[in-house]
Amino acid sequence: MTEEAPLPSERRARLIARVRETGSARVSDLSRVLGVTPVTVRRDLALLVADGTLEKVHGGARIPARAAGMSTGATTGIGMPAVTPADDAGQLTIGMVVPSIDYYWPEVIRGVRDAAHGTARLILRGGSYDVDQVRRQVAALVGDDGGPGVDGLLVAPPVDGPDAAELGEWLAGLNLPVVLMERRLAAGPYREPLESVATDHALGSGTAARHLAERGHQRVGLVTSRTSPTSAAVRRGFLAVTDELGLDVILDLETVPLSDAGWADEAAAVLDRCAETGVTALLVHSDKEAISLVERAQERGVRVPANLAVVAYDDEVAGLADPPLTAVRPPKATIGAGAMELLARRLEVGDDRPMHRVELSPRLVIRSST
Amino acid sequence: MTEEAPLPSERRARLIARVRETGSARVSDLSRVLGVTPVTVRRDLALLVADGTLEKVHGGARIPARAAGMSTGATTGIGMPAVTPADDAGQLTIGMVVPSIDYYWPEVIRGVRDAAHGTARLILRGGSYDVDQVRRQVAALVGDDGGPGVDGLLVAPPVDGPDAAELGEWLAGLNLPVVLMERRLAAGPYREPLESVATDHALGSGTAARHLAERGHQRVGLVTSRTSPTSAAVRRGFLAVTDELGLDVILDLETVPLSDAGWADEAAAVLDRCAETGVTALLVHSDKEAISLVERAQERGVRVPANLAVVAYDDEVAGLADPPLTAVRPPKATIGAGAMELLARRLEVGDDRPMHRVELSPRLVIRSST
DNA sequence: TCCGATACGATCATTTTCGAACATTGGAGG
DNA sequence: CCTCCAATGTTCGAAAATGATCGTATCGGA
Repeated sequence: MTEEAPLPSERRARLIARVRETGSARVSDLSRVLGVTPVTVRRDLALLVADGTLEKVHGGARIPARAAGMSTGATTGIGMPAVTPADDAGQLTIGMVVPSIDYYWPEVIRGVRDAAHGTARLILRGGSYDVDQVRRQVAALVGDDGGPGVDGLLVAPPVDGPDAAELGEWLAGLNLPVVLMERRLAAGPYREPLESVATDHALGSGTAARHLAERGHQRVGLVTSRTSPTSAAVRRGFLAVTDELGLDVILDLETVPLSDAGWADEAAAVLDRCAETGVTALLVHSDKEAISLVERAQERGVRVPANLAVVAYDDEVAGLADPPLTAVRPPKATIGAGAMELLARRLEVGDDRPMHRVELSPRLVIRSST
Repeated sequence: MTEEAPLPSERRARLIARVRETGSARVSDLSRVLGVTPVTVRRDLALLVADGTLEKVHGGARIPARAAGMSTGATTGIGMPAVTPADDAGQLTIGMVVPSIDYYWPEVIRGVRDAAHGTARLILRGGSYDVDQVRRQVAALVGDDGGPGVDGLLVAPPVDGPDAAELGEWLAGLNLPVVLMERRLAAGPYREPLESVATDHALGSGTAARHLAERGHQRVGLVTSRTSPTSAAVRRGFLAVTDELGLDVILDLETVPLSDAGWADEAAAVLDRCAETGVTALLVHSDKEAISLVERAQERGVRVPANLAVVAYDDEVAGLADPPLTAVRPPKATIGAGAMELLARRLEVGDDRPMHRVELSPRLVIRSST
């Protein structure tokens, strides 16, 4: 009936879409496409420039340099040369706290760096699984006492035990965007979850179990680390699948880590039990322990994989063993990148965005130990 | 009976529907379509703005940015504009299949549109909960037989029952990026999950339970829909929290939907049981059923919320009831936007990216029914 | 360096929309 | 029958959005 006169706000939205499509657009084109005079286009641009959505150049407009990298997942960086990535003014500072800086987490950190892409400054603290220590590290970052005063946090805090729960409440109450990495937490009277990006470890260990079943193993064993927060999920997934497939889990042991003095004895005990009970395949949490176990087995004359198949959970160094170990590889870099993206989005949008929890699938890397 | 004077609440419902259709609408059009003067439209808008359902802009109204979950706050209400951008070349085509196009899903679709913001062409199929029908719709989209041949799929397939499992296997085997919306599926011999973006409905119903406990209710009831795929999660979350908090779940009923002829009887039965057993609060899945239940309660002289508190699960129309209903609102638009982003990323990066499953937190919108 | 073409910003006119005050209508209840 | 009240319509001055005009600034090519 009547010709549709679009709402001003809708027209501006289309204008933005149009500019985003190619990174920039000319006023004359916009005027034609949107069906209004150039004057109006310019006025719209003036508004959008004022709130920082766009940037004006002679003849048209473009996406501001700062938002270019992060605003959307589907960055269509066509045609536009990368403009001034270094824009110190108004740059965000992100604090990051991880439990270890020499195992597992370096790759996560790299993922965060890649995703930050120079648009945010990262401050890293780490190396402790202790609740109070972590709290002090975070406190130093948020800067109640004149610290750097970060704009957001990426944290992998301890989550087990009452102290950890209290730490979680404190983190949630910081009034600062927080994204957890490889952890999940709910806080507050309504048990609202914090944002998180985590590997589905249960899926990974389950996949390992399916792999072993496929290779014909019936009597299998599980060796997990007493100190690792992910062991519980690894164990759960493994047992769920062995149960589903009817495999016999003869062995289900928690050990001290390789670095502990008691490891030698516990490893020997594991191998003794395997020999006694006829276990033909093991899933070993943490590939460092898996490598050590394989070495010790070989010293005893047990051939891997002929007499004992081994799947390592984690894939830091599993590929360097002899033979190279089949391993479940958590997507560490993607964890970091995903967490950084969630945080960037949160900082951009504010509280009016529902909490996101992202779960990633690990991958089974099949090598020669199975 | 005559079209002369529809009820105000019905007019407002139509108004919302009209706005949701394209994301925005102008006062003058609404005035013409609804057959009332612009003043009345503005007054309706004022009401809907007050309870957060809509947002006013000069010349009309639109869905609030909050609900849209957009990065810039400027929602791109690109509703298939008459002036289509000319550059069809190289543009991606996305197929989308949803079970309903008049309830729940319009907002999800809008979220997808916003996230695509013109960079992808969307083809929509929908309106069926039937497994074979859905398969035919998807088959038509992927175009084995000369269909449009989409580059990726956004689907909300049925997931219950053996037929549905087979459909899942088929979807996973399509060799085409697929992202599920509001569904989860694992397929293949290794039970690998497909990518998905879904609301944590169990969290939402749990939050509702906590809210009722906080208001002092002890004897509570649950009414879910027999036909909805989300009812199971709603029920699980509700029961988990009532159990944790020691609430007595006196009533736990599944009903037919409002559209079914049997609804009147079942609603009456629910109210009878409430009266008999002294239930003081209900969680009702789907706000349409909740509204109907509240109306029938009031006809019996039961005051809401004085004698019976009601929380609706879903927030399509809950705000329009009298009294406006407290409701759990799933982040529908963000579901769509997140799914579109995952798909875009997948198309961009390819298979070297771990599967992502995203879970979003719903929000409890507290109104006057509790 | 100069020149034509194009883009820009400011001002003013016109149309559309907004919001508030006031009038009208149609029930519900005393 | 009357009053009260809520919903809707009417009127009108103010504000916003858009377009037209004109002098100035900027760009690209000779």
